[in-house]
Amino acid sequence: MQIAKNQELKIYNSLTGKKEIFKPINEGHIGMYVCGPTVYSNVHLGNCRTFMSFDMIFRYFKHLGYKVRYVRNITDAGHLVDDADDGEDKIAKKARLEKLEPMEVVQRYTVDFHTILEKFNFLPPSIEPTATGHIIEQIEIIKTIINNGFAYEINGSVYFDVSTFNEQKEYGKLSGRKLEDMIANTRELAAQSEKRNPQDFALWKKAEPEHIMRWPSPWGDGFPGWHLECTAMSTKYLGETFDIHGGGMDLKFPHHECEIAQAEACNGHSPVNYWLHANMLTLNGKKMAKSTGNSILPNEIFTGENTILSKPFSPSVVRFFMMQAHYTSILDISNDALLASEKGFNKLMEAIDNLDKLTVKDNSSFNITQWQQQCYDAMNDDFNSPILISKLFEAVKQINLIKEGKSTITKADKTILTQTLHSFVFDVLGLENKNNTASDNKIDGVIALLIELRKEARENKDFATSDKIRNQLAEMGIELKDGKEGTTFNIL
RNA sequence: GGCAUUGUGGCCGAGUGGCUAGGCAGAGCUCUGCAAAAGCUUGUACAGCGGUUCGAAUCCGCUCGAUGCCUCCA
Repeated sequence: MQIAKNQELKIYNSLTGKKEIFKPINEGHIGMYVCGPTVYSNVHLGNCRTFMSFDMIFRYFKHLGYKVRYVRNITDAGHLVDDADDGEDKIAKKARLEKLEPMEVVQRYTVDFHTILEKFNFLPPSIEPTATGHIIEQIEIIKTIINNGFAYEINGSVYFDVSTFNEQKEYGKLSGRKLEDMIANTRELAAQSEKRNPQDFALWKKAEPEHIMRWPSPWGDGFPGWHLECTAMSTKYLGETFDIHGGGMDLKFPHHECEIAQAEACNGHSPVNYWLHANMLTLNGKKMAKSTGNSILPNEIFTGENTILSKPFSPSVVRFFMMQAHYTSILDISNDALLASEKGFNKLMEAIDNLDKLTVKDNSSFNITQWQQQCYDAMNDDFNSPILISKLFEAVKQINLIKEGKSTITKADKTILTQTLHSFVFDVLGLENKNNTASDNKIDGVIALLIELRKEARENKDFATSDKIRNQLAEMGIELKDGKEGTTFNIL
């Protein structure tokens, strides 16, 4: 693990638009906040990709030996359906439609969220706070922002005063927007608003009598604005300034922009050193939308119960597929792409399975430490998992060559190779080797016996029997492979 | 319309101002009883049009397309 300590990591900071050398505030420690899901429906596959990217980042930091406090919230209130003044809380709306208690909706979809992430082999975050559990903190922040002159109360609601803020600070620096442009682009709408300016956003919304989710506050009964919860929870658990804030590209504006404004209005300084944004996932080249049918749920991929893909794909294959693209790139998911990834994934896993069987020699025919460093270099360059995977396939090739006796490896190098592969494949990328779990000793024994019988038949030139064994096993999804050092098998 | 991201070979996807990504698919060869697997060989790709440069797919400008957000519309 010593090598892991000395790696210099560069990450793309969307606040500055540059790759920067990463320096944590406290050496050896990292505070990271990622905006979690709003739990009003089944978790979206695109969300999974975002969270998976940060899961990989979390894993790599841990692998490097950092102590990471990773906070990912659950939004269980406050996310308005639209930004109009009569906006309804997404959770409350769903509850009304489904005739459920709001917390029933929250519970159902929180469980769904956790179930799916578990299938994808996510590491749980250090803290997973809920918005409704931090109403008091949010009210305190609102009070401070009002006292600092950056918010105003009207009719029981509190709004953030963007233009006043912009006179002293800079609103729009994350998303590259200028307030003047935004004002210029805003047409006069007939709809009356109690906001002073259309750019102002709600910190606290007055609850109408029919509104079911409500809390008392100094401004009357109401509920918090969506942007505020992240500020409250990140500040509480990570401090007024912390290292990394992540989320999907779609949250950059207005959500993250508002978080910056809130934190600066409250504490007087920028809350985050490095902003990371994961890019979107498209399906068959088009954006995913339930309304057009161009949409698929994670579970529908695993079970194969969908009209888009030709067969089911395991969570690890989907994960591998996603890791083959950089987290800042738009990724397109399709049947062909998943099929290709599945083959590549199986090839990688087979090579890892074969590691044990490699025979060692006095010298190695390739430079293992150089290769190992290249793996780190890939990840150190803004978590470039696709490059890492290309390096892993170089190792796969070497493993196959060694297996064929066309390449050699020493005992010491084999240990490094094994450790490095396991670290990157399982610990960092978070993949799971289903070959190890799908088969058990009894099956292995039976197949070994069949392989032995087939070998005898082949030696006796009884090819009818040997082919029967091979073909019938193949029909059952058990593939035999004749190598230089005997026959191996693979359960598909 | 505005802001941002983006457009790479049959498919998916990296990357760099001049030097191999990688996976999948295809072709040839080796191995094999035959296959499969594996290995070797094989691809005149960088949306279009201009410009900067000794040299650009990589930098700049414009055009077109995609995705996200804002606006509009609903």
